[in-house]
Amino acid sequence: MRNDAKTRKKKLYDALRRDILTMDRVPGADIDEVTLAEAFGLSRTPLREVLQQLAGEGYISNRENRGSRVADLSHQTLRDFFLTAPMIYAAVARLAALNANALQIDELKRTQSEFKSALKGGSAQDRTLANTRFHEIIGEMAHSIYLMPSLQRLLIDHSRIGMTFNRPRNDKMAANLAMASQQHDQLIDCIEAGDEDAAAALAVDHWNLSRDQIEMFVMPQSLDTHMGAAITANSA
Amino acid sequence: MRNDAKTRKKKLYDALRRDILTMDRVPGADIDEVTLAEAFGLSRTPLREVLQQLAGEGYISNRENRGSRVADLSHQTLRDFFLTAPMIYAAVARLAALNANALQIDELKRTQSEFKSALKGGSAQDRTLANTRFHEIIGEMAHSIYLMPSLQRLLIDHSRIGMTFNRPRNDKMAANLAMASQQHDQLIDCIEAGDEDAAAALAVDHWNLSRDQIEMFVMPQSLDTHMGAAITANSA
DNA sequence: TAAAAACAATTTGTATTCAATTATTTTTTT
DNA sequence: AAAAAAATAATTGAATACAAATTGTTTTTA
Repeated sequence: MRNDAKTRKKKLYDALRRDILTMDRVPGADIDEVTLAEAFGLSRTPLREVLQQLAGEGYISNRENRGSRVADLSHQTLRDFFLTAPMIYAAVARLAALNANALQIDELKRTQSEFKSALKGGSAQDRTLANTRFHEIIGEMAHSIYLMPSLQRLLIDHSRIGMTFNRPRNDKMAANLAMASQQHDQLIDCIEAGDEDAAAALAVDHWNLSRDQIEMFVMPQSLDTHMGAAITANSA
Repeated sequence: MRNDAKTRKKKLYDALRRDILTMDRVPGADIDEVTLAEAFGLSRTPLREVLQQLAGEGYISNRENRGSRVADLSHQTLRDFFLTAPMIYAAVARLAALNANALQIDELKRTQSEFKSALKGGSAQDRTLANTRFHEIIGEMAHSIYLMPSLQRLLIDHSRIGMTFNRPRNDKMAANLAMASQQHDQLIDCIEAGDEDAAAALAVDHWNLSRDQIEMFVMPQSLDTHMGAAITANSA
């Protein structure tokens, strides 16, 4: 296996991307050029190219004369996320049902089985990365250069938000993950059958489930209260 | 006025962006690093930064070891464009009506009056740039970091497609431009009033008009045939 | 002692140099 | 003369060197 500059560059890109998606690098964290350059055996020139690419894709933000930071996840960002996500996800699922080819469907199935494995024995990172890849493939199936940039940005933040609840805290959350996996299977069927309406509807269901999961994490007390139960032991 | 590297870099960015939007640089055209670097008094390092940024935004495409080209406008691209544009435009207009602030509305009005001036005495470039800026501001009003990348990509290609028909070829096309300007005015009113449904509906109308204009250019004969009239003198 | 200024160190941005890849021309061979 | 191969030129990518800006620390002064 070769280890030229091109390969090291790709490895840097993949590593940063992964670390950001899994919250190993948290929103707002500084990114040090010199340290990274040394760590990956690159000079600062190609390193900065990677940083600029990641900035263009929404993973990090580059400030004038003040280096790079992992992209923020502010309150406003979350609000935008909740407003935009269901719309884009539904549109992408619909287009995917229309345009998917056999190769892509195979890859989607492989990724879904990886997601299932991660649900059983994997880490929170594994789950999130497999889930993100699953939805990214659906984006590729949709085959729209116009929608893809929006989907990618949604997936970045969905992944980061998801990292905080993919390690289930109670029975309901664990059940939700199982349900999510089921919906993935159904979505695959719809796409394979070319049923655009069903795919779009499922995407909305899938979103609602994810939204519930997020809300359950953000406000566990109010949820428990609403359920009329005392705060359970494993929610502490 | 200062003329440091930072300024020259911004000028390069603006010039390339403008040239691409106005088709002064056509899809697929090569971009020569050395020539540009000399022309703008920059070394290749910051120049390449600009090229990478433009690539991230969809203006150009950077191929491995083979330089940059103005982003293509293929048949497939056009198909994607027609599928995606109405959805995004409607969503953006709706969000703009919900979120626009006074400063942005002022800027939108100023840009609209620039558009009107361009319709009277301006060049096709002026019209296209003012129109593109108009819709970009609506995107800023919508205030969604998730939708903006998609909108920007749509506007790039809408601008480039528009450049081919903003110099009206017949009476119908000229009338359409006047109608488009009217719709801009109405859209401003809706946004100012915070009427999201009306804004979304108008965005769809506006899209339909634009689509008709494009079709009129792409297939002038078939249109004339459909209208049951002989091909007019000024369509030759 | 606290604020301000000066200085030093670190970090970021740009230019130049060097290396590798791709494109073009010239030469050779069939 | 046409095709293949080799040599050369041009272009792109990476590393180093240099310049500018920011940040942190020390020193000075009120």
